[in-house]
Amino acid sequence: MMVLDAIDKQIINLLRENGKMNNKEVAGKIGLSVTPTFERIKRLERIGVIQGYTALINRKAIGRDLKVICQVSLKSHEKEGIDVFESAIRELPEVSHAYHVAGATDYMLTIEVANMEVYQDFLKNQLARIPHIGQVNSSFVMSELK
Amino acid sequence: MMVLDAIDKQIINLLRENGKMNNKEVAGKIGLSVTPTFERIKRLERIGVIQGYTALINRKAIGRDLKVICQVSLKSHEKEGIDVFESAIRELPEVSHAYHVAGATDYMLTIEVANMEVYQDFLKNQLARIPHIGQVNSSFVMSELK
DNA sequence: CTTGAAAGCCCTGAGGT
DNA sequence: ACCTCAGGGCTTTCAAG
Repeated sequence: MMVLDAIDKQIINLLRENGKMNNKEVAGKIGLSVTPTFERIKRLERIGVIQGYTALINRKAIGRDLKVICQVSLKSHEKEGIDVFESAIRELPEVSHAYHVAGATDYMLTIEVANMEVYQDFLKNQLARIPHIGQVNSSFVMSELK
Repeated sequence: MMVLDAIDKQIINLLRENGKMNNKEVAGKIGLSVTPTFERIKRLERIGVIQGYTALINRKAIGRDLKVICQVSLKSHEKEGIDVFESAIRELPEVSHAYHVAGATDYMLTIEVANMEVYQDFLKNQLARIPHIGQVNSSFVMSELK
């Protein structure tokens, strides 16, 4: 079912590097003809190994100059508090990624905004208003190595 | 030069949702004909707003079941220590993202490995061997909200 | 910006080893 | 599971308004 052979892995790596690489080129690189290549890619999509394709956007070009990693702890860890917090987070467009983690804090969020002023406003008027929020700790991204 | 109008932003949003959406479909959704749509997309690629395209891969399907967010502080903050650390990190395939941050710690890494055993090995034999490493704090991702 | 057109390439499925 | 081949659609470019 979800068994991937070496060729499937090659395809995945190629499409990760360039999601728009066409069938013919993929076929050439893996040494198969277009039809089995096409069918393998379709299969990978169907079984959910390839979840989709996306354009990589330069965030500064769209006015999101500031990236912040924000660690949040909740005051209560009852199911209700967790559910309320998680659905609130899902609704906030400034939050680009959100993970529930086991460690020193409860959640790890990445947030992208135009500048510090907008971030401050986000903290005060969006994040701090979610019920059950405990501690919040912000780390500001200075450079992206990867 | 890097001036984006409302139509460019629509295009960006469409291609973020589906990087393989074809020209004709993008054109239909933004209400232009194919020629200017094609030229706008090429321009966005040329000026670096669209940095590329990629396939989104289900990491569990490729045997990376464990995602860890790892905060690292350096012992010394001299340029040499920073350079050594950063180039070492860039070479580690387990590290999927790496940010130099201003906050409680110096670096924020996301690491993807098969399981806890492999992570422990990574910590001991890869990360801990980089010179100038100070504190390391791991948070294990239990669920991804976004 | 629009329409229209032309060449070429690619996708996709049929049919066969 | 692989291959070749062919029809039809899409991409890409250009010209003219």
